[in-house]
Amino acid sequence: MGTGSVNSRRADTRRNHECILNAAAESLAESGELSFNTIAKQAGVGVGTVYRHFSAPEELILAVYQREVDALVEVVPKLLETHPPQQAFRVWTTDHLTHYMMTKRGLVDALRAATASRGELPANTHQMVLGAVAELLTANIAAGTVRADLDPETVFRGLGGLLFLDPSGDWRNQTENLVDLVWRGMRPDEDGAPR
Amino acid sequence: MGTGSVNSRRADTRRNHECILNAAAESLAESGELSFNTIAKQAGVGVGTVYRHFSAPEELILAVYQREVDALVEVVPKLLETHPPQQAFRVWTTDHLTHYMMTKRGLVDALRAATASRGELPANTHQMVLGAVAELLTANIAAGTVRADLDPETVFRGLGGLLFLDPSGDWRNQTENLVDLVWRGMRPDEDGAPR
Amino acid sequence: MGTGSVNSRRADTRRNHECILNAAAESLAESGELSFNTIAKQAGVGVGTVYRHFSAPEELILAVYQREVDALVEVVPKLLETHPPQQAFRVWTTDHLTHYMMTKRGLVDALRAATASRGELPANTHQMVLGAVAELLTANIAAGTVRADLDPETVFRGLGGLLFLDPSGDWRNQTENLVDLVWRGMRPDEDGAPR
Amino acid sequence: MGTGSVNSRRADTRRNHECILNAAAESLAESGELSFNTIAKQAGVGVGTVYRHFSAPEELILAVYQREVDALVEVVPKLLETHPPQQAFRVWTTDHLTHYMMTKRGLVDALRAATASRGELPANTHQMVLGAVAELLTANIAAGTVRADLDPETVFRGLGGLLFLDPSGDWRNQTENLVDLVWRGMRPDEDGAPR
DNA sequence: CATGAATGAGTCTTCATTCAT
DNA sequence: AATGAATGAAGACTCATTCAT
Repeated sequence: MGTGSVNSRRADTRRNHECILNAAAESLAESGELSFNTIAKQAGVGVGTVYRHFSAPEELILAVYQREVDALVEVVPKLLETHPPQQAFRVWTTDHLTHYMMTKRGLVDALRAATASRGELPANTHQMVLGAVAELLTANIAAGTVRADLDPETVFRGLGGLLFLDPSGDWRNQTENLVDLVWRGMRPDEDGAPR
Repeated sequence: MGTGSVNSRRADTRRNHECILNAAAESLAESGELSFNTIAKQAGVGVGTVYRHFSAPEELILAVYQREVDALVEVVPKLLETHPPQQAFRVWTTDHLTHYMMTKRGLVDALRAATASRGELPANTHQMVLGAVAELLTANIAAGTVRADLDPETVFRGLGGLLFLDPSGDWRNQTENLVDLVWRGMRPDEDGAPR
Repeated sequence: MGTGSVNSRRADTRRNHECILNAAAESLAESGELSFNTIAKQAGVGVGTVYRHFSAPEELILAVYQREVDALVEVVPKLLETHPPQQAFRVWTTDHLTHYMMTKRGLVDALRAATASRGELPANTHQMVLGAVAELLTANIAAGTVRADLDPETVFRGLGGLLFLDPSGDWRNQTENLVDLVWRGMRPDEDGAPR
Repeated sequence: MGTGSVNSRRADTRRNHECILNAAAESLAESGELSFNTIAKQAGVGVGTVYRHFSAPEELILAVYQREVDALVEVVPKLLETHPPQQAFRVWTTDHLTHYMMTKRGLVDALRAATASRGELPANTHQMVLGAVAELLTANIAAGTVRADLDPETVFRGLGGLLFLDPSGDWRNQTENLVDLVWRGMRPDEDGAPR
């Protein structure tokens, strides 16, 4: 009994956490704006509750961000298991990364705004994404499909243009084109001299 | 005589215009924030003056943006006159575009925030940048240094990662790396089939 | 217990509501001006609180107005119970309406200013006042003390001059005089022909 | 020549005066608002010029008011020359006063707002209107059409309801009704005792 | 733990008023 | 005299944050 109520309380708390996170994610994706009061209302909780869960705006933004990044990163091993390296890279970029980039544009802005003051809070999450790219790179290097001297940062930057895509536009083709361009740049030199 | 006084007044007004624009540019570059009151203080004028010159925030942002874009775009013909196409592309990207992208990150955000409501105000400026890329592309295509089927949008997106560079970091090398990657992707196929 | 605390909170909130309403009423009566900031200061609450209670100026003005109108209107039945119709009319006009008109001059202006944009919000309240006049009229018509063809609007307009009275002047006599004049105009024709 | 230019300058000045007055009258009638900057723009002159002609808002409002009142008042003698007293009263109220009251509602507000601070500036103009009423009253008293003990103030207040009429509504009939009511109240007692 | 009313700093915006030309 | 750019005080409004219950 006592246990039951404690459990249910915990469950409630967890549910609140989720609700807030979802509300924040939605608001961030749509308007790029994040008002604690609004979030609270959307999540159906009091402002105070939001503060209990996330002591500062950055924390909330970061949490939302983290969730997205987690989803983005943890798909990589699965892709590498089920696809040849080159395919894995292609699928990841065109099916996952582009979605992540397009959707999280507002998030990135918010993140920067929030962290502008206190340096590199999200370094951690950025590292995770770079790690995902590195995994894909390693597999491809091993397979000889790309040059061995590529570093993940540069490749990621090469795909940075995905951020500009318009979710309501012809982003599929545009993603293909960009990935094509970058992939060409990644391939081993056919003969020898690079430039 | 009378003319002189009129001129000096006009000169003052123009100076104010400049001051406000500079203050706004700085604020936008640094914090991505743009507060009319703050701008006014930084520019050393009253709020009302800012409003006289720019009736709405968007107008101010757009003006700042325009100035940057103009500078970025008008350098292209000069580069093409004084450099071979390939060099021109390299210099433009590593010396001008990267600076523009790094500095104007906040600006882009502000711009989007400001224009989110009323559609595609800055389409115009975006077109100008694409035009610059197109010029460089055309010259290179003519010189046979890049593939003929490249479109400016894709190439520009390939360089989109410049937006992420940190002005206080090792952005020089990182720019080099990214431009290298993209340029490789742009070169004509040595043998034949791309993929 | 728990209930008590909730109640006291609610009581506080209600008190705030009252304070704001009173401050607004006073300000409106005195200067005809209504500044949310000023109201807040006078009521001893933060601006935000005023906004929590009244999301827009019109709402506040309307609330103040409504309170006055309610008080003005609900006294009519009581008067008709305790006085003969003619007396009831006299007492209502000289003791209640005149006070209402004098005090609420600024209010009427504010109201008009506030509602100029969105049509006839206060039509409702105006109807209530007309209803009160109509009640008095009906009773008097039944008693044969006034003509049967009088309409409330016209009678109310006849008393409109009360709006001009100066609360710090000889308004008692002036009210008497005006009510006299209007009442004479309301009486049945002694012989026959009106004009 | 010198004279000519002086004259033309004077003419210009007078024209400016008129323009400003007209612009102010229009603005006041329409919105009840009076912004010196706006007036200046509408009148096609600089703000400074408005200030040269009217050192303070009250002065401008008062000037507009004065013009209206003059027109209203000076018509009375003419009416009395061409109509029997009773007719003169009727025509004046239904053709002139009602128009004046309807149109100048915003003006009255503005006037009060402007003079709230410094007491009874417009006493003068108010006296003029009362004077007009008095003239009409005197003529009617002499003709025996109204009671001899009427005072202009009370009668004017009786017509105060004209202020409430809606220029875009059925104000003609409503004016008739109100004037009827008041006129009945003004007539001599048919038999004797008033109340 | 949750709630949400209250707070008030800060931003946007308008406008009366001044003053150099 | 006329002009209109500049000023800044003042009011409207938002939102992060606190805190009593």
